Amino acid sequence: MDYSFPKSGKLCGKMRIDAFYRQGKRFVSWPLRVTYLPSDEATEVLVWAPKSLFKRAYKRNRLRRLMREAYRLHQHELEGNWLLALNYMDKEELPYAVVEKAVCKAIKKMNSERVKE
RNA sequence: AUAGUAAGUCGGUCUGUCGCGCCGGUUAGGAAGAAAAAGGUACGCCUUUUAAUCCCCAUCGGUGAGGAAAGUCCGAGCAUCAUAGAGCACCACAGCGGUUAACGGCCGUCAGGCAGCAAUGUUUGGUCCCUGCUACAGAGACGAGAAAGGUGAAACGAGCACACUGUGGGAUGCAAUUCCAUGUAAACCGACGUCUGAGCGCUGCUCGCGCGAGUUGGAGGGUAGGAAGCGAAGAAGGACGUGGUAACACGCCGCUCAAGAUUAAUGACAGACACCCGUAAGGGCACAGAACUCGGCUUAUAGACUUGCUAUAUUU
RNA sequence: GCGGUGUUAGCACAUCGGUAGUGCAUCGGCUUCCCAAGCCGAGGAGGCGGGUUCGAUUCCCGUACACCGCU
Repeated sequence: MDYSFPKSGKLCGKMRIDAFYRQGKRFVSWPLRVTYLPSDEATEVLVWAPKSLFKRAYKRNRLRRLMREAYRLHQHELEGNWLLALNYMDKEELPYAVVEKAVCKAIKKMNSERVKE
């Protein structure tokens, strides 16, 4: 099983991200908000926590790393190629188990979206 | 011993599983294609071989957040603006002496106020010639005869800063700046101007100097990607010696020091140990994340340690 | 990352270092058959912690929060 998450799997570039957020569809998998868009090429993921809710940088880093690890360990369950953004939207700092559950739920939902299309 | 006070040091460690950025090596593959050689040609060029270089996959090795990385409050390096500057304005500092690349920092020291039994801490500190202010109260507040009493923070002698003196400061900041790529059209409405000079060039104003025929507002439209700056050695830290009360300076020692990302790496989970609280079960383990780089200051911070000094008590 | 601005009553804003005002809102009264408008009156404030000063919203230092600009 491949758990690696190299840089080519991350969504980069200011312009690409702007365009992605303009066109992308979104849904909520508490405490995450998921924005997605079908991709022709490989799957790329963006992960962040908002500065307005978490003023201290180390808290944002911590949450970003939790979400990233949860995605990394479950990425093989995701089918198809997507551009994907996960951002944290709860005011509280929640433990890893909660974040992991939310990511799994989001991946299941993505798979069912793919069947529809 | 307890309490206090000052200065300084540190601010977790290890193991397992799965991962990330950067640098270097190796193996395999791919892209583009300088140059050379050979062959072909319709003389435009085409094909093949070797292969610097680059990209990517795999793998191995190295390395990877702080004492405050924070606030952005000071001071510098560095970069651009004109190989033309001057004056004013503006801003900062302010006992005295020293220190430094520099500083508003740091060290020593003097005087006053406040807190404390004390060690000590904290705070203020150029000048009143000119200009201005001193409410209420008071006959009168810097103008005027004086004194006593009264008022008032202050009553003729002053206090203070917006005043004066001395010293220093050009402006803007890495979103600086340089290179590559991309974009930069015309027309329309308005303002100023073409040597009687609009505007631009070093910031606010004035002068001076240079360039100068177009400049500018509106409306509308477009680009905003990559590389360098940006990472090993320098105003660096440490040991020892000398000078100095000290900050610090000098000498000497191959003693130490390799993050460099860019929606942004430096991690996630599990376990053990150490430490703290508790009889135990058990619980706790701070503040906090590099973004060009240094020197300071300020603010946040669980806990641990070292040394000096002070007070109190006891013992010898 | 760098630079700048603000915080005064429930809201929007004033105020050379000398008793903190104005408008709207709120409450009470007058007026009206009742309401609105109008008139009279009342309550209510300097983000927080220090310093300078006889005296601080104003000057200085620290701190918290909010906002703006950059190519």
